[in-house]
Amino acid sequence: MTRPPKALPVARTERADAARAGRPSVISRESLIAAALKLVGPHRSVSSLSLREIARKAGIAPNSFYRHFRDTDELAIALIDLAGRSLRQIIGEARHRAVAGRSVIRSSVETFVEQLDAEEKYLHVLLREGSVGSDAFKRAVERELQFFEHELQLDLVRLAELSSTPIARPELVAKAITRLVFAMGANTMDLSPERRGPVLDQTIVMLRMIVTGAQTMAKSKSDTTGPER
Amino acid sequence: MTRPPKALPVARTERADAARAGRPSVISRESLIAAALKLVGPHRSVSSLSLREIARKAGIAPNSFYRHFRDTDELAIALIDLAGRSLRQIIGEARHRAVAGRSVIRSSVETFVEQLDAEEKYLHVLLREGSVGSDAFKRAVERELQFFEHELQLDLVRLAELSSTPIARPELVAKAITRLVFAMGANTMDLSPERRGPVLDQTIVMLRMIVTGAQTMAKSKSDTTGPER
DNA sequence: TGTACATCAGTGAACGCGCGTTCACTGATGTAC
DNA sequence: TGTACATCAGTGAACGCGCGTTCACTGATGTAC
Repeated sequence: MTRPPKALPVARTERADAARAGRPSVISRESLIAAALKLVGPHRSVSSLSLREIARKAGIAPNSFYRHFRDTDELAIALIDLAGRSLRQIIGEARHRAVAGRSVIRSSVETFVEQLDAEEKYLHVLLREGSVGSDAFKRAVERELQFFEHELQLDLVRLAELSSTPIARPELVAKAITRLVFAMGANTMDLSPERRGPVLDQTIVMLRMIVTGAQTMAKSKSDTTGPER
Repeated sequence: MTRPPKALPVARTERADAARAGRPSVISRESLIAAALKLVGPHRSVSSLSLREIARKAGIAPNSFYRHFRDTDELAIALIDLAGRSLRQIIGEARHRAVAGRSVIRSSVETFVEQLDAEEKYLHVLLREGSVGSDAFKRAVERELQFFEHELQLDLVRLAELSSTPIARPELVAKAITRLVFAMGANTMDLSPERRGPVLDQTIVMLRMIVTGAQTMAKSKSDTTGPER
């Protein structure tokens, strides 16, 4: 009934605190997360994984799991954080390519799709877990999406100033693009990579419609930026 | 091991076949579906429900479940079909309102949100189950979305002709709108109804961007309708 | 350097639980005559 | 209309299983001296 101090081993693994006695851990939080990631697939969401399954995949006894995480939910949150980091890297790459002179939209979507194909299924986790799982889980996913949105909005504003073509409601443009890309991504996720090409092109056209629309709306200054309804 | 003919009772309940002997069923497939629907909530997807849970909610013994469905997956598919019917009704209503002179986009989205508030959580099922569950499950959801898309496309083309403002790639416009509405809907689903107003307005602006963009692209006839990439 | 000791990562066994599924059954009903 | 019978919707009990979680334990390691 009484709770042993479970937070400690976590701190140790992460901070490599040399001032503590005792046997060091041979399996890490990371290896458990990796095991969970291996189990995620077209029909398995992270939140549907059982503790015993993950322990089995990681090659440890079920109860050893508790040395690293309070429960599977805590592991799931950690996994989403990693996925978020992966997402931020995607954004960074897309920006790099865009700076190199290519279309922001196309390079963003291409980088996104590449990450979808990547060995690590971080992005899959974000795409799938947004609609299921605990509140904490959903909030974690939502946080990452909002970060994506925010970065995109900055780029849009910067681009509008640079090219002197104003854009209406950039925050909504960013949100629409983000949600649409994620929806299309979730849709494509389980397709074979070669069947994704057409969807990629479709998505790009859709995003262009949004951007073009927002630019057109900015030109005719009435209504759209005024009070809605 | 040997399979008894399980498909029979299903056919009976649906066709009310008078030429068969035996005790008629007092609980119906529909009541089981209703019980499952009651259990669906912010944290429960249909595919996570257990047979015993559903039976408990419906007030029958667990094994009685088998008189009506082969397993919970079969019930889930039936539920999606019902949800699909509900969705088609939404489309019908939205068209009615649009005909009455109001904006197609706004009336569509408003009807959608109303259905989100409705007592029956059919729409919730479609919104949530798209990304989890069996293949058959996903295919059923996808089928309904595509129907929605198709109807929307017809409306867009008709409207374009009526108002003599051509629209580029109406099939992609329909797809973008559908996916965006569903993504925003899934996002809003668990919010309290009064907090949905702003999201509703945001969504409408996003859809206007898409439509405006497609119209602008149709005016400048180059590139967009030509071969992509 | 060597030794005693405290720490604690990882374990094997066991628990109670809810699950899906099977079985043999009961008894209400419709049908045939 | 009345009776015998076949059908089959719904049941109570039982099964084996995987689950999350607890317990007391082992033994490898780092630290203090």
